[in-house]
Amino acid sequence: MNRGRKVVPPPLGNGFNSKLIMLKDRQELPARPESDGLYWILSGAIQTSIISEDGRRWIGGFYLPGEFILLERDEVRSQFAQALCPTSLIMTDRSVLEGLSQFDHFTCATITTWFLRTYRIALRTGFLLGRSNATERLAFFLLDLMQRLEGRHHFHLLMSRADIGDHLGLTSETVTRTFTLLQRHNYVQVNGRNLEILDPIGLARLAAAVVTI
Amino acid sequence: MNRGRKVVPPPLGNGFNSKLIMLKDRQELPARPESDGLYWILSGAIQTSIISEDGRRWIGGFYLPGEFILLERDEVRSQFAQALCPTSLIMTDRSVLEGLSQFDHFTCATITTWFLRTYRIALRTGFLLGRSNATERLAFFLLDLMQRLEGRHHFHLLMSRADIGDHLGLTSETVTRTFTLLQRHNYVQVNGRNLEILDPIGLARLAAAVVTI
DNA sequence: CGATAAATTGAGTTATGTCAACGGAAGTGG
DNA sequence: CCACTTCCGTTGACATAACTCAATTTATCG
Repeated sequence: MNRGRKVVPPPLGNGFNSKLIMLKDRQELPARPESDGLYWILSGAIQTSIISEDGRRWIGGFYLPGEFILLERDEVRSQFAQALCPTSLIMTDRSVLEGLSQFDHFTCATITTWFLRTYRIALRTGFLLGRSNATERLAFFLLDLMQRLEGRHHFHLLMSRADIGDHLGLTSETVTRTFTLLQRHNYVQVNGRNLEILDPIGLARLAAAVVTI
Repeated sequence: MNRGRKVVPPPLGNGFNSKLIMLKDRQELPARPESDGLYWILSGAIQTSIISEDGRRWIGGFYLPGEFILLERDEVRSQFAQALCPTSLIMTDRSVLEGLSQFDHFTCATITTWFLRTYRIALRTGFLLGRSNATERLAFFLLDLMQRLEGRHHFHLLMSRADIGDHLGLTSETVTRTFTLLQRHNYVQVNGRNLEILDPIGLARLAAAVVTI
């Protein structure tokens, strides 16, 4: 999606058990049975998911360079993180979150900002999954992606229809059909995973309920 | 639900713009156009919701004494918090979250714990709303409520069917029907807002997919 | 006690899920 | 480099869980 994107140096330097990790395409982050981990993406893209025992999956989000993800220690392994392309990230131990007060203001502010952002996204996601239809979900998803890719209107989706479905609470077929619908009305131009947003204003109108909350 | 419940003294004492607020039944928390607010519930119960311009509502959660809620400053007022019974809470300014490092370890740890808890709940909610059916949603909701009420099997719901529906991404009718279903199979005994959980094990089996993630 | 709101129930609708078939892309092995 | 396989995306036909609308009963509150 944005492999070449540059990021500023990590706010969580050495001295806190930081460690650089490189993942190949489709590779999973290793489990951390002993403690939680906070990851900071340098390049590439990651998707995090939770999977129930009967195989249902929900993808919490797709994360891009500069963004954080938190993976909690779990007895039953239900939380996963997977690279969507060759990806590099910095792993820090959960101790980062345990004793925030030991940090300098900048690091602390970074983490707090991240948390508030996470909180805001969680609210939006609740409304999205609980109170909106397939068109609104996909429209919002695409707009959000566009924004996070610095406003680029043309990009390559790194995730499959099934991935998008598992993120938006839909099936892959419904995602396909909704893409077709958006294309038919000239909101987007889709070709497999190549996507161009033709009418961001129109899309925003479709996603209005989600965008305005 | 638990009006009489006792709580430990607030971790956010004076000196940080703390302020005690009392709300009557059904009363809303006043808007804070200038900054975010962090609230700590002393007694009573609160529900937080976001409402889109076209009137759709999603209730983020029902909060009990000892729990925190965060209300963000918003230009367009879309976030609301409402008392479900006479309620008292302590309001602190968002500055609390801005400069965590200025705090003592205990306060910092309290907030961090709340962070992590919120994050965990957000993940579960995603799966709940995106990947589970009405029965699973209601079963999980009731079990969660039971746990937060110190394991009591018998309690009074302070929220309407519509409220529960807006929380679980369902309509009030579906909530009613699902209650009827759970009662018919002897999982619960419902009478209006009076609820007794007869078979927590059975309920947990129904909610297994959600519980085990 | 009457007025109003909430809960329940039924009938009918609909958005989305399920299942299945097909075509094409991408990856694999000879 | 080509056959082979597998996966992914698309499309259609059909099923169904949940929604909508409406009528009725039951609570709640002044």
